[in-house]
Amino acid sequence: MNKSRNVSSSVIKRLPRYHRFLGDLLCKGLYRISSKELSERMGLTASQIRQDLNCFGEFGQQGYGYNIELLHNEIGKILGLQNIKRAILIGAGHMGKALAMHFDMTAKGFHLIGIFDKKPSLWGQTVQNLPIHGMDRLDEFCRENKPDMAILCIPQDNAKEVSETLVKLGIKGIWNFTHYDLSVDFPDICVENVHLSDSLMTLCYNISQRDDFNK
Amino acid sequence: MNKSRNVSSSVIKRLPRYHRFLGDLLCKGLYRISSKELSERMGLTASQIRQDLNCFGEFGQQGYGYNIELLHNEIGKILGLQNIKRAILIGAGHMGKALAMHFDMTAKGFHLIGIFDKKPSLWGQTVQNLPIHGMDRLDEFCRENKPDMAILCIPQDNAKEVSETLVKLGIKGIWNFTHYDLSVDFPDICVENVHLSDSLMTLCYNISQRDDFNK
DNA sequence: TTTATTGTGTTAAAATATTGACAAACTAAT
DNA sequence: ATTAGTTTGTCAATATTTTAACACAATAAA
Repeated sequence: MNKSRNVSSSVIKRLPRYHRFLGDLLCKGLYRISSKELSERMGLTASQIRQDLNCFGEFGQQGYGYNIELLHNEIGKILGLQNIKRAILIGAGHMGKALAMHFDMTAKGFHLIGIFDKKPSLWGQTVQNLPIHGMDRLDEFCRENKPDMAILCIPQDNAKEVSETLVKLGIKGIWNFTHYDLSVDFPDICVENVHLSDSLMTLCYNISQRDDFNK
Repeated sequence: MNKSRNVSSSVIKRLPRYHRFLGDLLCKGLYRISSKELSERMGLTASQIRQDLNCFGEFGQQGYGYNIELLHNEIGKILGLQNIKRAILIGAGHMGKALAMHFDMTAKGFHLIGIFDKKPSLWGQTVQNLPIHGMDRLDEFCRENKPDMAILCIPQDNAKEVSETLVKLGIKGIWNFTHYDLSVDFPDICVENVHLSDSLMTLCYNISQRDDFNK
């Protein structure tokens, strides 16, 4: 699994999708697939799939194709899903709660171990069997439990300040749901921005274009 | 505003971010900015900003820069935020409710007008002053209210079937939160996939790489 | 066996996207 | 007015990503 020099982020971004598709195929009871067939199912070219996989190793077999379970596992390893990491949730509003309850983090390599919010009325409430703590308990909690990642579901205005705290407390990655662009200010930490607004606006653009076209 | 021949999707994806940044600058009371300063704030090159904007028209002025309010509005127009579109929510589970309550759709060009779920226990509950309807009322509702977009927050297994129904009912765009890749099956409708799992896995990869690096 | 087919891994080419450079146009100060 | 200093819009150069092409190993069939 170690060809990896410097794999482009375009390739990395496609890995989870491969993983997902292969998982689905497994569920359907299939056990082997060719790059050609996979490409047709995923709407890509077979070339791209082969080239992408080739960044990490040789998982297929000539004349046979790919063993789905094996490839699924290998991509899982590449993504680092094996070694489960600890996550905390900052902000237990609607979005935060929805994520905590709706989302099977464990399947994606994370385990939620703590929830924090600055709003006293939420303290003591439990979500997924975890109590909501005040922000003042964050420091102690992190020193004791060493979380790897934080899910940020707080209003934009606090985002920068809270992130700085988190970095100081040893957090390695931030899954950012605020409207604030963390990537710009934090070059040394892993940040994954989920900008739902941006996504919705892109959709808005596409629908508008379609409308214009129809007129 | 009409240079637009065929603008690449990379450019389109950056527009919401420009819009967001310009909005923030406006809030801070600034009124003009150069491509250079904006590039520094956004972590891009000035070239890229100028080239991106140039796809749609000439909004700046030599020796002056860009008028922030004007540019903000123009990008809003390009994105189609002006003409508000009607949206319905399918699936009022955690994620669906979170979006309905947490999200200011109106600011992004949409107005939520209906909520549907197949689970009878939810029928009649109201979210954001909207009652949750059963799926059987979808047909009638769409014929009467002509929604433009649907937000899909249902389990993966129903995704394809429900989407086909939605397309038949005249829906132009789908904001897809299911784990299912709609884009593959629906070439003629606007789809914006929000794959939270993928995003989380990408983060997982990046953290893993960092760990490996530290060893 | 032998032969044909399939499908990989890899290299080369094409297509896209990003960055750099500069003339023209504007601002603002003298 | 004149001039020095900015900053845009645009074109050319560079870098990146995607697609196509191909040699050859593995498999299946005759």
